[in-house]
Amino acid sequence: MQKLTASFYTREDVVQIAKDLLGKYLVTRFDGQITAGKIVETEAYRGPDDKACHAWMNRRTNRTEIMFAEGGHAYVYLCYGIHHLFNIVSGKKDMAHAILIRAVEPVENVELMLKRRNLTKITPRLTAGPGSLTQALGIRTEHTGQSLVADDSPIWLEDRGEEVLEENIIASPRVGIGYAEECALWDWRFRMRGAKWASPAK
DNA sequence: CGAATGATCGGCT
DNA sequence: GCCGATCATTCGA
Repeated sequence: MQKLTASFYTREDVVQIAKDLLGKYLVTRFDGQITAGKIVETEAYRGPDDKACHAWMNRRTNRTEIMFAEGGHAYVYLCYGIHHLFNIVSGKKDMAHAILIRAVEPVENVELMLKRRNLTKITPRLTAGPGSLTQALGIRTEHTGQSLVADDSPIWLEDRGEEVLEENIIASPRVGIGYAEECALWDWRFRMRGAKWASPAK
């Protein structure tokens, strides 16, 4: 078990990082309670030339400011008023790249995840979908800007030695970003082949 | 200051 | 499968 360090996040190729994140573990510790899930679906957003990215054309506001930080920070965005979407800021300082975590597989402390989601049975709804997994893991907008690499950080990622082969990665177009025109066609959404916990394929 | 806009989910049919 | 909820952030007046 190895916590991912800054050098993992600060690489230039955000698409490659998005692929590398598959099979890694997302872990949170709030109030001494640990919950963890295996990442099975990600989506890449590349700041300068991606219309779907909030920081497209280096549009810099208070909200997107965190995306310009060095890789290894959390960017939590509230969507549709209800859903907390967890992104990992990547790239070097002033490179507004980010990766959206779309789905995880529940691994540790499933009981607490169920409680947080107000569910009694384990269903794919527990952690499939970007808004669901953040609720299950207890991530909220107030965690935006959190470091994922600091020693005392409540949110971090682990490599547990599971290698994901290129042939087991499925690339597909991103969804929900029709306004981004031609950029919506880029195959920057990645999921693990056969992952039951990924949100359903379109 | 007010209106428009989403990187979605879950319940109901 | 479809439809409605719901609110921070942004931008224009």
